[in-house]
Amino acid sequence: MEKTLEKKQLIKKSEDFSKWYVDVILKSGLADYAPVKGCQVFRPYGFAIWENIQRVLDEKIKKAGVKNAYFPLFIPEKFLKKEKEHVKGFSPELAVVTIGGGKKLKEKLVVRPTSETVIYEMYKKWIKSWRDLPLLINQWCNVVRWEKRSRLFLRTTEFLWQEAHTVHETHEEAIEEVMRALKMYVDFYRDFLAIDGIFGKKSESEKFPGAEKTYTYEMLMPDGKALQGCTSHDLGQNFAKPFGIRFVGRDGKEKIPWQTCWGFSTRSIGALIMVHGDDSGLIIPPKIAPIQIIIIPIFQGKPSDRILEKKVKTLKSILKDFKVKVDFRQEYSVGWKFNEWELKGVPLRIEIGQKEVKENKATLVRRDNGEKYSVPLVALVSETKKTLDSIQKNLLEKSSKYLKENTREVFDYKEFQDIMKRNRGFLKVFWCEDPKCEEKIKAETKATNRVLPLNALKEKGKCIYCGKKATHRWIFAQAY
RNA sequence: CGGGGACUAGUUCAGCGGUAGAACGCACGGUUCGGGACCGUGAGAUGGAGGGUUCGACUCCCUCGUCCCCGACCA
Repeated sequence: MEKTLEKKQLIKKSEDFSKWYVDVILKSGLADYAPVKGCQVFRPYGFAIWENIQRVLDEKIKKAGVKNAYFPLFIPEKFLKKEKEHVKGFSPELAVVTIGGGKKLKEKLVVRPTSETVIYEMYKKWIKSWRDLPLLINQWCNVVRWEKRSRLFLRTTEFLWQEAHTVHETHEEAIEEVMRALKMYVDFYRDFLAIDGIFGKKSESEKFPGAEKTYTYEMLMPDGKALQGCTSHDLGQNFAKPFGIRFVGRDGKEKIPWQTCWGFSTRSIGALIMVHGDDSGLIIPPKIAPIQIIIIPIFQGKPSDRILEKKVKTLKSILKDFKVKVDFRQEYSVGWKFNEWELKGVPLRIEIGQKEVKENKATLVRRDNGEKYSVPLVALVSETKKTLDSIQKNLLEKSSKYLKENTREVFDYKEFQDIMKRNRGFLKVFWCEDPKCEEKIKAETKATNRVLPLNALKEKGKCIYCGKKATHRWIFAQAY
């Protein structure tokens, strides 16, 4: 077994949140700092979470008819320059290869910050007719963005993600795809990662460089800052035009197709850690946990208790449909093990010792609320399932409650400023959609425009900043 | 990239211009085991890297690197 812990206690989440965040990641064995600035190592336990995320999302993606492929890591620099906004948005954070095989390269190669350009260069070759559409391709890969300030999982120089790039005959169809992808992500966050948030459209200044419209899921972290959980972009014809992607339509005329792209990254793991964790460590929702149940045998003064060992094996086989691990280690005390598995966020612990053996029971302990109760072995499977479901549900409910309590409708700029100084959170306000107001709000309060909720109604209001006419209420918050 | 802080054993830290010490961890042996047990023995550090000052640098100075916090930038 991988050893990750020291005896030293974890700093309290409530005491120093950012320190707690780093601490819990390092101590629980999710990740470690790499020798290269801004880069992190995904340790087996952390990578296992990503693999679980991948498995679930990949299935959803495939179900939608999107196929996996793989495009190269290197992109000729000139490709990036084809779409003006795109190159402008990404050039400050590019890693560029200038030497290859010991020789200076004639054409510099960019390490992909995202793959639009290299993929669309290929799409140009592959798309000829309306019969080639829709073209639906996804790739799981790494990307590199030379960020000035990195944080484990949330913003690293290299990160892992999935990026899908689709091409459609009509704008309507493309928009439909954008919404489908967004909904897929939202469902995933709620159903699997148990994190509630607000989904909708990004403002002009916050949208993806090169996109027509950007949709996203914004989540609220315990320190009152917002984290963007995914992206789904309506690219319009912005890339198709400069990349020369054309097709002959059903009417025999040459046409420009409509494109979308959508992505989901390892940053989601950062959200998972922050939202659910507590003073004792991580809490991983059962549906995504690498280990759902940790069985801890309690050898009471008997280092080799055959009866107990047999019982544990029986238990494990009864629970074969769950991800179960047994901690048989003799060199650690029971209390030590409890603490370690709590730190690692295993949602359910099962204790079994002489007491349980005698009564033909097992003791279940929930990680989310510490509740402890004994269950007869005959009811173990159903009780376990029920408990895991309840934990999953409880985590989402907690997240929803926090989101609700910290999303405030504000009509007065003074109040806006006060809230940003005090407890932050999401601020729902009328905004006139003038980027200048957005900028000033940011300069004065650190809050930026996060999202226009998709279900936002058209209303009559006054811009929180300038007082001019506003029609919609947007969500503002300080971003991660 | 600007301001501040840190870097000494695996980890957290102490100490000192005369080349290092604790606790925890680790290894071995024994006693333990229902919320981070204990005893004994032992291994483990070219002091983040490079340069300078000095008879002598972990200690003083400079440069660089990495991490943390606060900004600017940015998904």
